[in-house]
Amino acid sequence: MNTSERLIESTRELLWERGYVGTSPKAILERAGAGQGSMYHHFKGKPDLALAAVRRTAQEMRATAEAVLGGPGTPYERIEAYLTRERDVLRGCPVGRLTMDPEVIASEELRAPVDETIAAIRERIAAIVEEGKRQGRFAPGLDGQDIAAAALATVQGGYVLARASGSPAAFDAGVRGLLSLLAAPDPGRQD
Amino acid sequence: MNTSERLIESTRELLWERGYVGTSPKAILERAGAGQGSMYHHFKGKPDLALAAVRRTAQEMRATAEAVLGGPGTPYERIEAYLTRERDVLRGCPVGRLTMDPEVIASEELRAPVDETIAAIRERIAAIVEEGKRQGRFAPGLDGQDIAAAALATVQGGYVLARASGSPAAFDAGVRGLLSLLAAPDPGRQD
DNA sequence: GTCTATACACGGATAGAC
DNA sequence: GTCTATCCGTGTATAGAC
Repeated sequence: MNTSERLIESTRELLWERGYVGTSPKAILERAGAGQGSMYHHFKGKPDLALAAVRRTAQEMRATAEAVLGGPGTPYERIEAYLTRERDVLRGCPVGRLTMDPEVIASEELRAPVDETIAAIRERIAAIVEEGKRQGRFAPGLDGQDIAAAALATVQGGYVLARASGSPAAFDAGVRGLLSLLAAPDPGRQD
Repeated sequence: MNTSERLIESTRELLWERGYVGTSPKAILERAGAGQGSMYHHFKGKPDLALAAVRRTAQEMRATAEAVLGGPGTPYERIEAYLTRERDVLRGCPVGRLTMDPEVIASEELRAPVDETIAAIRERIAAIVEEGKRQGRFAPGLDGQDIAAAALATVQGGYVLARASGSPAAFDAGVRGLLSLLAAPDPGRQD
């Protein structure tokens, strides 16, 4: 791996662990085993390097999600596969994490890949829900966009619960909760 | 408001906006209109001041949640009231936000109030779901803890979706999605 | 391309005057 | 209690040698 690549990969790791504000060029260079000069030769500065890292992370996450959501199975099974796919829960989401960073949110360029990735996955899930409705597998009253937002939020919020408690259990519980509602052969509520 | 109070309040605001890593003593002092000496007189340092701020924010959030969840209405209505209570969505959750901070997670003391608050609200919602089951208003197959985790995750993840897109709409969509599943007079899924 | 040297502001904290 | 002065390391960037 060349120096430029190593810089991007180190930045991705640090952004995931510590966010944009908490990531210094110095830490990146140490992790990449490079000197100051290399970084400023390949990139204009920290924001430029972070942009490259964020774009790659976003792209990768999109591909991962698409691989699962575009896989085999009924609509329910594909959503289930997305929610239960293997995750390093306590590390959190490398894309979602960035939304808590004020400097990322303040930068149109940095926020764009984050927004696009989340929007794309949401659209994908929404389409699957609509497909399930057409097949009579989901109640016609469900709104694809709303269910997709709830599913994505369950994942993103699951990370919060898990990290707060120091255990992945709460993430799993949230996913089970949502799936039990989505799968319910009986109504959730009866009045 | 005395200096100590102003320091705590300024810290709370900054922790909410920028997180622990992104909050400097200097910024706190400027916002509080105090000098260096005041801060180190009342508090041992940044971690100590942050602890006071986090504890207060956590306590306040717990009280707010309890006020809504302990209010009048059916179990469904109380959960709905919690999910739809007025929020400054784009600012995110002042408690949940802290879980993305590596230094908060690394500190047993700082993480404790965050964990306890989230756990308490989750227990509260879980109890309400169980109450609803006993009343025959929720399907007996639902698990209170799981539904509670899903509800909390929907809120916490809703902030992520909203901040990513720069609009509160996605938060509202997620809440609608979850409530539609919880309320479903028809099953969500029919196979 | 990569390194070292240098720069200067900021982060976090202490000392001591008032 | 609060202020100013001072300290040292780090964050971010530039300059210029190799």
